[in-house]
Amino acid sequence: MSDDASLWSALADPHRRAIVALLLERPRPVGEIVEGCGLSQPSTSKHLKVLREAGLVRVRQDAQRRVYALDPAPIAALDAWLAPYRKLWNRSLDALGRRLDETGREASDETPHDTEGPTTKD
Amino acid sequence: MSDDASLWSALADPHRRAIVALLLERPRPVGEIVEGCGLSQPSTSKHLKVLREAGLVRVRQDAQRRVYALDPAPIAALDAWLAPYRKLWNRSLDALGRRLDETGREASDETPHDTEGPTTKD
DNA sequence: CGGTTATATGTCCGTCAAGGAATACACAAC
DNA sequence: GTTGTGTATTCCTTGACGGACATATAACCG
Repeated sequence: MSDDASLWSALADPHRRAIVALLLERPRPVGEIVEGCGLSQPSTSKHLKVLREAGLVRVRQDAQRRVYALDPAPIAALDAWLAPYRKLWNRSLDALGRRLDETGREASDETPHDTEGPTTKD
Repeated sequence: MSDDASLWSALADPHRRAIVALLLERPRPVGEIVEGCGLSQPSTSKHLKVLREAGLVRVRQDAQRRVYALDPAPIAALDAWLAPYRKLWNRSLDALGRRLDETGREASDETPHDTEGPTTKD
């Protein structure tokens, strides 16, 4: 049973992606997240629960506070999922010129290919 | 650029990710996709519509057939979204060793570390 | 023209997820 | 103990989504 499904559905929600973005800056207690995402505290807690069950965040209890932090592993799994597709847009950049005539496609102008070295890419 | 939402919600569905995986191998007509994902033809068409409106796939009409192909751009956008998080797990790999002792943190349940292969699992 | 294949759409229904409000729980301070 | 703060959970309603069936559209073939 892969948590793949819960991972995707967790990130499908814009509020949860906002929370994840907040946690990218630094770990935060729930109160901060509530202010940051503009939701009610119960809603935020529920979203945090979803993120928790998807493995995206991890909690550290600090007195009555619960400090949430990102867990990098699931996002790394996302990246792994993405990997097979990466060659697709690299290839399409190459093939773009010669296909412009046969499909009549407007393509997507420029594909945002990151040339930032992916560091420990195998 | 709020098709970000449709992009995520499109990929949140496992069947649609399966369709996308099918289309990664090669462009396919609907009939092939129907067989490949094991859904009914109407359901498949509806999923294809969602993928189409999310910009993930593109159609080429070949006689009565409609050949669907992946559009790399949205997945590249996903990759761009992922980029800021990439440094996170690179950093955590480095910091993992020295944090193994101070981990007094315990979430509600156990955190599922996926050390799965970086292949197209889905 | 009619008939057949290939795909899309419309409708009904069951299910599930999200948001809000109230409440319960956990810890701390007194 | 009681009170106060921070967070989680429950109940409920509503809206969106997915699936199956039937049907509509479009293109080929004879």
